[in-house]
Amino acid sequence: MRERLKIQLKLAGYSLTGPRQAVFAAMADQALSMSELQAKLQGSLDRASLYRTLLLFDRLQIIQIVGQGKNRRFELSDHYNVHHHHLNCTRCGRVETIEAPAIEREIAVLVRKYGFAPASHQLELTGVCRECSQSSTIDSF
Amino acid sequence: MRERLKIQLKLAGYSLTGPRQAVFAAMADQALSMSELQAKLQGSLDRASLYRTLLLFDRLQIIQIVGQGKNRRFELSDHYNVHHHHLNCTRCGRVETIEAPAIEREIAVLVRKYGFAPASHQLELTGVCRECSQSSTIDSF
DNA sequence: GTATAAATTGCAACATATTCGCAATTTCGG
DNA sequence: CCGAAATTGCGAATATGTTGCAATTTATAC
Repeated sequence: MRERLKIQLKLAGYSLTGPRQAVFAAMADQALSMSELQAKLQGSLDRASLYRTLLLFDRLQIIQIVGQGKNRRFELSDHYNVHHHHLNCTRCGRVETIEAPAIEREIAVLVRKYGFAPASHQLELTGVCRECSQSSTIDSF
Repeated sequence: MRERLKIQLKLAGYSLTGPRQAVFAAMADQALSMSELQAKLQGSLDRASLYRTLLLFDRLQIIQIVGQGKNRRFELSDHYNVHHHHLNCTRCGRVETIEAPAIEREIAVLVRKYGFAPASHQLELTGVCRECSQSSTIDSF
């Protein structure tokens, strides 16, 4: 996987540096928020470099950004991960990743209909997950 | 529509004020980014009030927030708008809204499968729209 | 309409998040 | 290993979002 990253960077005219490897590795197994990333990379990287790296990775589609505001998360894109979608629970805050082949098929139909050449897509469901809806906590607003 | 907004605010214990009407009206016909909103509301509203209003509207589900980072946009929620999804063109930057009943059906299936109680959902396709893919511009990265 | 209490606003200070210029360091091809 | 080019870290500059509080506006009861 690291090799693949190196090649992709190379092809686009960039080099595989220490910081870039660190950021990539940090996201290897899960989607992280900005603060989680900063905590995880604590000391191994300057703040500015983290931003620059995320910007680059986003432009090169090495990562994808999901959610917004406090819920924004960075995760490896489908090229480095199996494609999936998200269930965001508003109570516990967990983000569950799901796969949904039927949706993929419908998206393909849609894309054809609109003559749209998709580079990526993402589906986000926001609501209350199974576990939380079984507990009695109130979703205070 | 304004009447409906008034009623919804009332029910939740809030009043329909000038600033709130202004923000609502600004988004009436299209999804706007934060800076577009600020430009459009120039002078009629303080920055803090805009933030407070957007926060309130979001909590009350009067608006929904789509996209992230530079692409984040605020738009009236499905209660004030027909439910739709988005095609984001990376070349011309336009956001095309589309309706997709087949997708809605599949989402319902998914939701049942995962025991998830959805409050909202959004599908974003990113790529190149029909018009742009017919033109010869190069998508510089 | 007018008075009044409660909600909301604008302002200005604050806090946080993101970006930038530039010298020092690292990377990579030969 | 060397040198050119890319990248990094630092600190300063911006941009974005938040807060407390006095002044204003709103809704309601007369």
